[in-house]
Amino acid sequence: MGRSPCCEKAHTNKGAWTKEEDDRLIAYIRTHGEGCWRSLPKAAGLLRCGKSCRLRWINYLRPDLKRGNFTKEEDELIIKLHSLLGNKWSLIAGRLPGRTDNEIKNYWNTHIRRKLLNRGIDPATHRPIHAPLSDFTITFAEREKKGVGILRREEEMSSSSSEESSSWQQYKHLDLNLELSISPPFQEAVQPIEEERRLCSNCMSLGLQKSQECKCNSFLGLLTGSLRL
DNA sequence: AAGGAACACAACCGCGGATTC
DNA sequence: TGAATCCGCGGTTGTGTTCCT
Repeated sequence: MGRSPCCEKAHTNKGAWTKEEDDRLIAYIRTHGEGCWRSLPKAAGLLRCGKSCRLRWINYLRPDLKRGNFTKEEDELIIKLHSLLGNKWSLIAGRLPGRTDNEIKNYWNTHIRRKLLNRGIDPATHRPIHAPLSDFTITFAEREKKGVGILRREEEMSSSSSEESSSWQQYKHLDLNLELSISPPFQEAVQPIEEERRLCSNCMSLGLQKSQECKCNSFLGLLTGSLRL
């Protein structure tokens, strides 16, 4: 049995949002709050699918969004977080107040990727581009024992150029000094925590909802350590 | 000045996980 | 317990803008 479409495709607008649509969406959410995206378009008088409304609100209309260029600090933080979390844009966005996952993803793909490539670093693995895979081991357990970074180098990089090597050394230290531990994501206003919320701070920081189970023991083994970002 | 290439970013699509019934 | 439904995420595409020749 197939999955039903999220909305009535035949009667929905697509493409760029108009000012009037934006205004309608903002006015509706101001009055009724976020949530129930499926029924929102009809209630707000919008010929859009719920997903489209959600995306427009989260990525563009939300009042707490920080517009404008990324700072150098944000740049470095994104790189650090990406080296730890990979393409988990929503988790990365949770650490950057006022930034959205989509914005960070776009910024990564257009700016940071190129920046890392220019430094001779593979943006996907955060390793020097020409270093063989066998040179590195992902060692969470080792990190636990020794209190060092995630990537452990097993051999000297004899194959890379000195420029690339120094670039990597600089970057490697960036990783090693992280002093990581998990803490709740940034929030503008602290919401009261409901009785039934039984999540530890680790799972809360991963964006889990109150009705979701705590999964501390299964998240990549990351959470046995103290990860403060 | 024109046209093509490269870039930037908003928006869409499909999927997976969570929730509901 | 399993099907139906909803939500959110990450990958990808489309389009407007800027840069270069």
